[in-house]
Amino acid sequence: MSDLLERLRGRGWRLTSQRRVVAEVLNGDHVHLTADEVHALATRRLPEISRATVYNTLGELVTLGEVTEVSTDGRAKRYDPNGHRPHHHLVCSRCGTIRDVRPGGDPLADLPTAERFGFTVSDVEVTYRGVCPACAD
Amino acid sequence: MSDLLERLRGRGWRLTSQRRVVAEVLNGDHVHLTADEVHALATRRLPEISRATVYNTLGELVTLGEVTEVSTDGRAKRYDPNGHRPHHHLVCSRCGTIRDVRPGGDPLADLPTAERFGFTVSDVEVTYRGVCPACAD
DNA sequence: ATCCTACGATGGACAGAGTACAAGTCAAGA
DNA sequence: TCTTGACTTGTACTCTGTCCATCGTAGGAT
Repeated sequence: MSDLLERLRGRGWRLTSQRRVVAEVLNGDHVHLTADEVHALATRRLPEISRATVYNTLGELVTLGEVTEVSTDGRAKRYDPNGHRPHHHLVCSRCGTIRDVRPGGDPLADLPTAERFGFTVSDVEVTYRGVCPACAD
Repeated sequence: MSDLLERLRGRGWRLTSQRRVVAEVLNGDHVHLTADEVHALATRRLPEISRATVYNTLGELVTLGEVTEVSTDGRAKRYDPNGHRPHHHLVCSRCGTIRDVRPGGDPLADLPTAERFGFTVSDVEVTYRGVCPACAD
């Protein structure tokens, strides 16, 4: 975690208390917070932090590749740490819970050249949908 | 196409001119319009159609499984006909163009039980990202 | 230790996408 | 043709996210 902060400082980040708090909030596995949720949690530690700063910081973390944006529901984007460790998502259609998953196989390799329409394909994002144990009948 | 209208009537849909126009606009391959684009196109044929009706109708088509919602860019959702013919998407990171693709292999089968966390997984959505020929350097 | 200054934070206004709702309209069955 | 409940309309509203002018401060320079 402080790894992250060190890495960021190494990239010339000015280390402000706001950025530190945002980075701390985004710590852990299976964390997929919306910007507003990040803001709410950050506010507990730093009451005056502004929404704009949270958005800015999240945007920077995404640009740096430390955090991944996920939009599983067409509503608010969610922010996923572990951007450096590729994984996909499993979403509950009822409650919206998101789990990180690592499927076997390489979906990128599964796309035949004939289906690439001349694109240079560089990335693939997979979202599984289903019903989680808690929501099952 | 009129197949679609027949199918809808069969499901108890009241067939209004507004719904007909929305269904007509959403006809074709590689069609991925936003709600506002659908509204703009629909307006050419039926000038007084309201945004609310377009949203309602699109929502109903999605519920019926005739149309799929795609949110590839975190901005407006896009609506994709051929909901009954499963396929995935290839998106250009620069211009946003979307193509339908049908990869070989079954990504659903690639998710081991151990990675399902007790979910009943029923669907998978794959988005490939890359650069299209027109945007290549 | 203090000063400087460019980078970052703030908050309020704004914009885009989508939803809610009360009132009016009309498709389709009797 | 009549009736009725489903559909449409327009407006107001919410939610998410961006913009921007102004203020504050981290961290290098002295």
